[in-house]
Amino acid sequence: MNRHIDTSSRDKILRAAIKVIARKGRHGTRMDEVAREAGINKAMVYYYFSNKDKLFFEILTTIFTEMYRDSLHRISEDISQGKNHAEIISNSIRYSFESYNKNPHYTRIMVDAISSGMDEIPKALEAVYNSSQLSPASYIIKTIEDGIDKKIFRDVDPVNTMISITGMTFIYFLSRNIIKFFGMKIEDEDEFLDNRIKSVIDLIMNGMLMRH
Amino acid sequence: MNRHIDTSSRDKILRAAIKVIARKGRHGTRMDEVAREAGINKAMVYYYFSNKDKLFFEILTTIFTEMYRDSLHRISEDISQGKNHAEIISNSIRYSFESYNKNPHYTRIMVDAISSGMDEIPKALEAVYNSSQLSPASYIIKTIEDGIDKKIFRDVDPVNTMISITGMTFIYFLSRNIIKFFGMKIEDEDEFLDNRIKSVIDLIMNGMLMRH
DNA sequence: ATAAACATTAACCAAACGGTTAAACTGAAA
DNA sequence: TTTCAGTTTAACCGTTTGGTTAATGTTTAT
Repeated sequence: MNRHIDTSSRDKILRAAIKVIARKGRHGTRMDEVAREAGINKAMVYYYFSNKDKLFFEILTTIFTEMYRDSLHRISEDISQGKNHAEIISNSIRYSFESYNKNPHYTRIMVDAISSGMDEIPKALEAVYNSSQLSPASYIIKTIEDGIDKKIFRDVDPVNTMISITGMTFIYFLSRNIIKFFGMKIEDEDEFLDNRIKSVIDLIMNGMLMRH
Repeated sequence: MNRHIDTSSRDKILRAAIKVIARKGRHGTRMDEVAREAGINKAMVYYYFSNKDKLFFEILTTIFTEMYRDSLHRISEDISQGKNHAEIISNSIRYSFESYNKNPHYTRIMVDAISSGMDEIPKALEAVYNSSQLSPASYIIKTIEDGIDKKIFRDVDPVNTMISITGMTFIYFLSRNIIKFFGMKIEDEDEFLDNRIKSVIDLIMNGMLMRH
């Protein structure tokens, strides 16, 4: 089930904490439970991460690194292969969904971070992306801007469009469990996800592409 | 600042709890602090709401009632006035944004509810909408379905489109504070919100309307 | 072989926490 | 004037919690 080979104690704690926080939330998480889940002494948690906040921050950077590394790689590959603007946007939406879908429970941790104020996330992102490289988001924004210049896309607001894409992705994993109650009968989760991805791409593409 | 006239103690507690939970989150909220914020004895909190979970649930229904009452009213008025499909959808997006904007901190409470599992929200909604009346969401879904039938809208997935609209709205209020860090310089919050609303309506409309 | 650095543990602690209790206050009906 | 239900309070309690400590085991460089 868990693909990670937990060699070091530090890593064990990190994995355990991610598990618990995803289930109980940041403030609902007890350090004792993290230790129990990791199968080690609680003092170890404080040995490697000096307190709950620092542990949470470390988790944030871990998550961001994991989440964006592959999708960033795939997006920049698409770009270097000279794929067209529509393809780049469509694909990057798909990559984002696939990335979240690999670890759907990361969403909750990110929400906890968002709710905690505006310091942590920028700091965590700073730690993940060294100044030289761009985030997947800025790649997409650049592609949209370029598409508008080349009259491929309508004159949409690039940043707001990016925010919209993020929202459409986020809401799915955030409300996964309760979506079933709103007129949804989900027999096959994979099929439902696939429909969701198609629907988002369809909406974004039709919303952005220049009419002629 | 607070428009509510806190007559009864029960209401004082409710308002105080909403304030604290919006700031500290569900599990980060301490009953002592709720009492302190309300300016009354802690035992009163347990007198009116027997425990933290029940207090939270009561808050949820309060929020849902407040949030949706006016936008529901405005949507159904638009419908009864015979406004066209595009207008109904555009307006309901605007109403939703305005409704959230009145109480932006409600978002966090809703996210806490979403994260807490799949029981509370449906139960709270059940308490708000008696079986006879429809939710704003289902009004919109119905309008989309009807618009597709009448060949006004493209053959989009109505429920997924509704989820997308929700996501685009939600993400704005959820990440309000940190959005500033993503290439955004916000001088005027009201202007930024107005742009956001326009951008979402523009995207949805262009994404849905039939091309000819 | 040894010392220093690192890793791990059980036991401990003060503070915080959710929740209770028993007694007292209030206002209105009988 | 009594009564009774609803309201409010200070004080209290057992448990949980974040965090510490001091002692011990383990590795590593000299």
